[in-house]
Amino acid sequence: MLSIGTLSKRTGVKVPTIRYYEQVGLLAAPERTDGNQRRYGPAQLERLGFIRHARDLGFSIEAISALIDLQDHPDRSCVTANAIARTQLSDVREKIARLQRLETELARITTRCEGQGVAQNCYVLASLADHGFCETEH
Amino acid sequence: MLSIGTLSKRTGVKVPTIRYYEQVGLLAAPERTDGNQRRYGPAQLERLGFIRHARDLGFSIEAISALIDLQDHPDRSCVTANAIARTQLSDVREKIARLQRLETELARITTRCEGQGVAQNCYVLASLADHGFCETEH
DNA sequence: TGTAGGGTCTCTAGGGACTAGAGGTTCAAG
DNA sequence: CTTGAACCTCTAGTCCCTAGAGACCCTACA
Repeated sequence: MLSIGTLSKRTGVKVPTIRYYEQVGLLAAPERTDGNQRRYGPAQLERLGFIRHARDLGFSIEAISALIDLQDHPDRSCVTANAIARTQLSDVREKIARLQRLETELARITTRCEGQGVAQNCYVLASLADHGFCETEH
Repeated sequence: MLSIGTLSKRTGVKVPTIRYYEQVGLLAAPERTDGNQRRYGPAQLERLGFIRHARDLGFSIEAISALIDLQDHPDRSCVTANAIARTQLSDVREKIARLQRLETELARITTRCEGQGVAQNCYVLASLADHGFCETEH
C-alpha cells in the first residue's frame, strides 16, 4: 500500500494532481487509513501510469476517461480507442503544421533584426504591425 | 470612429476579446459616446492588428505588452524586441520537436491497431498502459 | 513514551486567455 | 417613433492543473 507521496514519486505525477484526478473521476477514490490518508494498491499505480502516459501524449482528460472505460470492459470493441488515438494523431499533425508556419515566420523576422537598431526601425516590430510583411499564411 | 463590432470585423478579434484586452491593459481604453459605448480611432485599429498578429504567432499577452511598450518608445534599442522574438522562436521549435515525437508514437500505435479487435487485445490501450512499448522518448 | 518533522488532509483561489450568459441600455435604419 | 441589432457591465465557466492556509497524521529516534 502506497501513500500519495510515494505514488507520486513512482509515477512522476504531482501530489495535488493525483488528488485532482480523483476529484474529476479519472482515478478511483482509494482506501484510507484510520487517520484518513489515502493508500493505493498496485492496480492504481498502474492506472496512474496509464493516465500519465496518455497525458504526456496530449490526450485530454475526457479522452482518457473514455480509454479507461474501455480498459474496464475488455470485451468491448476497440473501435473507440482507435478513433480517439487517430483523432489525437491528426490534432498533433495539425499543430505541427501550424507551428512550422510560425517557425518560418519567426525565423525570418529575427534574422532580419539583429537587435542593434532602435525600436523605430525594428524589423520585428514592423513585421508584427503589418501582416503584409509575412511570406507564409498563418 | 469605429464601434467595437466594426473593429472586431476589421481585425478578426472577437468583441469580448477586445474588451478583455482592454481590461488587462493591452489596449488603451477608448473614447466613449454619450451613451457609454466605445469608439475607436485608426491608431487603435492598427494596434489591435498588431496584437492579433502577435497572438497568432503565439506571443503571450505579457510579451506583447513589452513589444507595445517598445513601439511607444521608438528611440529605445530594439534588443528587447529581438530577444522576445528569439525566445518565442525557440519555444516554437521545442514544441515542434516534442509534437514530432508524439506523432511518431501515435502513428505507430494507431497503425498497429485497426480497431477490429476487442479492448483486451487493443494495441492502443496496451501501449498507453506500458511505456515500454514506446520507441521514442517523450 | 514523548516529540519533532515531514507528510497529508480539506478548502479556496489563482493562472492564462479567453468564452458564455444574464439582464439592461443605446444606436441607427425605416 | 419604433424596432431590433448591437452595445453595456458583471459574473461565472473553460482546461488542467498549481499554490497556499490551517489543521491533522505518521514514523523514527531519543
